[in-house]
Amino acid sequence: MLLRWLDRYETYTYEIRDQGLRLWLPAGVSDGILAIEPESDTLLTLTLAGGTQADQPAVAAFLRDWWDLDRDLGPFYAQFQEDPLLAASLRSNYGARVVGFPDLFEALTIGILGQQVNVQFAYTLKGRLTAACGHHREDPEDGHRRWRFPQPADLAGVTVDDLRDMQISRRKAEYLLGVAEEMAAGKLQRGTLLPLSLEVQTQRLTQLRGIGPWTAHYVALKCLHQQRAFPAGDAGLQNNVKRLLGLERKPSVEELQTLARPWAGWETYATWFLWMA
DNA sequence: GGCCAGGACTATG
DNA sequence: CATAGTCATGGC
Repeated sequence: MLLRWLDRYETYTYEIRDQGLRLWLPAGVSDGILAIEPESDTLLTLTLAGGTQADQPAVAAFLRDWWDLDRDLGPFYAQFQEDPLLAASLRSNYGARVVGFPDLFEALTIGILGQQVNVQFAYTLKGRLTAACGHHREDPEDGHRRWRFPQPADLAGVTVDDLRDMQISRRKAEYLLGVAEEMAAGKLQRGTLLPLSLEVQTQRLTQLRGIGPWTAHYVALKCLHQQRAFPAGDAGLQNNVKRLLGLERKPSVEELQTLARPWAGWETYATWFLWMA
């Protein structure tokens, strides 16, 4: 079931219902509401309500971007079907792809909010931010609100104290407003970062206050389609490797990087399948 | 109730 | 540079 791989914590920018999915498409893609429903194991039905026929190519491109559909994973499966750390997850999660954040501001936001807190709480905070600063329209199908994540400019009048009221820490509030300001001023854009190497992307992103190596690699993985992103400081990654290898303690960043050597070129998908393991 | 979460910054040797 | 302290709060 293809839709199984959507992030189970997301609650605002799309809704999973009856094994299907409904969302208000991003600005610039379409103004319509897209319904995605499983027809069979390999076939999805897409229904666009409130948009126009001319939106179809943009919608298709958006889905390819969101779910990394242009990636040929054949070599990855072939190479790592016997890998001691990956093999089991490759089998049980066969067909999974990186579910990304095509929106750079959204990716940076969840990256910052996700630092050093449990993921569920991070998504709770993201939901509060969306409800406070984002935009919505009513879904005529069921009357539910469909939300778009806020644009950087939507945070222009927002203060640290406003974000503190949402239980976002003061420091993270400062990081977020800093990133929003940088992006609203046009100094940071996805299109500019996309063609750059992972090293240069990481170097640019970590110049921003609040973006360290973990967040930079997270964004490279979830938003910039890099294939060698590897957030070695990631607690979830460390815990899953610890469990899979039966270690006494979590592997260090250096140990994890040593373990990752066989995955050279496929670090992003190795990370993805380890997260799902 | 204590420990840990899909970390990063800052101050201090 | 390497290390320790700080931030904040939910989930188990």
